[in-house]
Amino acid sequence: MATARERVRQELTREILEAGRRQLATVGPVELSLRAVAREVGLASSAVYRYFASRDELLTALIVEAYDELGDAVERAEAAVPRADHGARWAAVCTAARAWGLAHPHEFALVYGTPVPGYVAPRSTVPAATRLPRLLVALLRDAVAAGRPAPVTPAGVPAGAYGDLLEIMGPDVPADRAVLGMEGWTWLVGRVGFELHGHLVGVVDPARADAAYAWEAAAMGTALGLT
Amino acid sequence: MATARERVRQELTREILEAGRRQLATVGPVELSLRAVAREVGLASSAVYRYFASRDELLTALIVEAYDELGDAVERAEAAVPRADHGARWAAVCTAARAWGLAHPHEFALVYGTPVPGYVAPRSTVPAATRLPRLLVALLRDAVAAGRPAPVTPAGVPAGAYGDLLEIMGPDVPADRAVLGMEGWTWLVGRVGFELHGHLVGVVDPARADAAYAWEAAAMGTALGLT
DNA sequence: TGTACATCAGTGAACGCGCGTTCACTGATGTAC
DNA sequence: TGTACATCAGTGAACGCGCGTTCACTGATGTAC
Repeated sequence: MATARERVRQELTREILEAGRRQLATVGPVELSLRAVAREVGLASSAVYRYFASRDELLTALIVEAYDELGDAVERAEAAVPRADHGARWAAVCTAARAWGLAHPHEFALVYGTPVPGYVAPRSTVPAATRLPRLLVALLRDAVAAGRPAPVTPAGVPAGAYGDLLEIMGPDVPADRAVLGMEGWTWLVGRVGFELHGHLVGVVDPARADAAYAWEAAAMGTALGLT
Repeated sequence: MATARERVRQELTREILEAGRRQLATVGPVELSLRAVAREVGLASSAVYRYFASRDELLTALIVEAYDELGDAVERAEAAVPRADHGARWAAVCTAARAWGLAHPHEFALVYGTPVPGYVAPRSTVPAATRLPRLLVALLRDAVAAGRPAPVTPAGVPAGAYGDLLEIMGPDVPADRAVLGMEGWTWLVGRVGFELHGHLVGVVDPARADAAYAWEAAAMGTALGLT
């Protein structure tokens, strides 16, 4: 049974985080300031220190939230697709990740953009950060188990360089396909970042950006051996 | 014939830019300050305004320089490879781009990272920015012309969404391969960013990062129809 | 149930920092005759 | 070649800003007897 104080404390912690998120709707992670957050909540800036030991700690909490929200979005989308349709599952992941990124550009930058200067992410962000890649691992494992034909790959994959990845994948996924899966993740994040940061201006017609992305994702899915 | 004043002016402009680059060796684009640059050069901060109208203009000059240096590195590496070996040319581009990124992480962030808050890149950065993608365009065109077998792609590529890209590619490159080429660029930049920003910690063994990258690039090259 | 004390939340002032940019100025370089 | 004036480079002080963080404090909430 939580004491009144404890309940209020939890509530205010939430309010501070929400104010941080609201800040991120208009301003990037670098400009996110503890003082502005305090102002939003209606607290003295010094009061925030009762809840977060420093700006970095607040950032960490926001990073975890962002990763989790992205993870939620992607997992939800992927779970809605028939298990056997691996191409569609991949497409769902891609679509959801991009939609989340477009809807939350600063949160996307917070987790997948250039790191905030001076900030070092603590280990505590790892579980949330790995939700998306872990989902892709599961997807790839299913595709291999279901006998999706292997894509052509170069010889000599340096399996030793990917120790942990291969362990997570399990013994049934060949090294080359595991690494390809990681390339899919890389492409996905890179592609959303490209669109968000204006590198596709003049390349992809904004009016047909959805269709373009969908095709690209599908092509990538084929390359990864998911179709 | 340049007057003495003009020559000194050019020299100092160079010195300021070099000081900016030196700043970027230790500090990210966001933290790059006009005052610190002035200090480096041994000028009053106000004097820099005789050379650059604002911090943004200085940033623009540095961005163009960074794109050009990356472009130089990549073009030089690619030019050294026999024209007919498209896979090796792609590998050279990939290797050079990554090497440049690892050697100049902050310059990489300057051009391919999260945009600096408040800064908007003027059109004048476009020619330098497009050197890398244009090189890939040429490479892909050569590969198609040489009859490299087309990779399997999904049906229904929304060619209309990529108007400018297809025009640049020319009529001999099928739309699907052109778009795949762009995916290669996306992957390349995303992959270097991932490595730079720590997203591959615990995935790729740092001691074998080069070999890992080389294989991944080769796999990507295969997927793009360059081998 | 009531009292005495300890814990905690929140305040507001202050510290020290570095930034981009402006401005009136001095002195040197260039130009026109 | 020499002079008179215009142009330009560089200075240093100042403006105004917002930041993260600390600290001594007040008052409210919780706890032990």
